[in-house]
Amino acid sequence: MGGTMSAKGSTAPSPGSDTPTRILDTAEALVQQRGFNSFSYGEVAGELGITRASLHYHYPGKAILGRSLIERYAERFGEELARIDAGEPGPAEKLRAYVALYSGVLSEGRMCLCGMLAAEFLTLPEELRDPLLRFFDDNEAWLAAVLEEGRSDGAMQFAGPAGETARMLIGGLEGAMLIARPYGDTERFRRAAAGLLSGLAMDA
Amino acid sequence: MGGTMSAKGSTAPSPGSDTPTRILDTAEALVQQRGFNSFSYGEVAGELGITRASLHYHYPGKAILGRSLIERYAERFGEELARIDAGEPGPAEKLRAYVALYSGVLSEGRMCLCGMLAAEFLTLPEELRDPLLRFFDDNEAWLAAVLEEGRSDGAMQFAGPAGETARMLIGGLEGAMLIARPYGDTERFRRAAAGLLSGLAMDA
DNA sequence: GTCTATACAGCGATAGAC
DNA sequence: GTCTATCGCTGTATAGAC
Repeated sequence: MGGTMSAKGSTAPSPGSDTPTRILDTAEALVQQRGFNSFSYGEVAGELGITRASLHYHYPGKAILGRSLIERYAERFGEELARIDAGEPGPAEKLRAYVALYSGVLSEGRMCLCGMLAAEFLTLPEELRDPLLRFFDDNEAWLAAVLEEGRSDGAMQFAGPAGETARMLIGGLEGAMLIARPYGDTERFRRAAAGLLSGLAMDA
Repeated sequence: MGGTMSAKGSTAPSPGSDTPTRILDTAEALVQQRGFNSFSYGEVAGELGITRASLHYHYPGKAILGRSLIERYAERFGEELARIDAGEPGPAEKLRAYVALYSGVLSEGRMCLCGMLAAEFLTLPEELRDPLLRFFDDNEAWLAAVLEEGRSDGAMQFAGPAGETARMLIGGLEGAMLIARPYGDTERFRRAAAGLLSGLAMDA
């Protein structure tokens, strides 16, 4: 078989990209759908039309691949948050845009990568644990700033430190994804998210 | 080796029980800690001091074992809810007792069995899916009744159908567990749960 | 009801040719 | 950078003795 043939997987990893990127794209989708312990080098390789050995050339071990997945995911998420900061006028709009980020992931039939990994935490290679917690810490910090801004300008109401409410929201959104996905019902997620925001005295 | 020796596992399955029950106890703990796809017949057998073949005698396949786990878990959960209904004076107390159910699970280092399985939904044997969704449906129905009662007697405030808020709470609690567990911090869960309840205008 | 032994598939990983 | 071939291990599951 020649090297020009490329299998088109159901997850559609950006076709013009280089191999390491296509590997990350495919593996990312598989982890979000099936979990870190339930996807294999064989699946990724098969979807990409290469061999497992070739995959090992780019990512020598599953733990390394996993770490790369988290790091890229966190980086992209951070970029989205920066984009929201730059594009949305006020804290209420930022919060709604944040929720829309989750919505978009779920509508592809995926769980949040880090939410999925959180469920598998006890079985995860050690190197994945710190970067995983950092993802949640970064989200919390960003959300806390938005909430603080919303409270001081009167758009939101909540008691106690903003970080506490930020944690509650992150958990609430991750959990809403977790449960909406088995039902195959994105709308279910959106209503739960709206309920979460209404607890802050936001209209939706 | 004689048949009288029994390995004492770290999960401590009630020692006086019969073998099928001890199997369920051990497997349940493992699924809640590691996930359905990340525990094995070998681990359960090892912890119980029996062989995998013997395990297969009681539960011929992993799917059957999984189904038995969900059914027993749902049944026990239902009993707990009935106990709350019988023992707690009002809806606010019932809600707090419901949260304490989750707290108790998490404090053992476990995820909710069904929350864990929800994360693995796409890889689950087909026979587990319906019973899993039923668990959430039953929780929702119970919670909705409590919420409705709380709203009509003025102890709680929320807009729209009680079932919607019930779903939001279930997701919120599952997600709070999901994230508090990697941090090894039960208190983190409790604060998030309190934040969830405060959105209903409950003091904690 | 528990055991030993085994079948068979899949996994992650490595060596070495091209 | 990709391949073929293979190693060593673990997984679920089954057959048959006791």
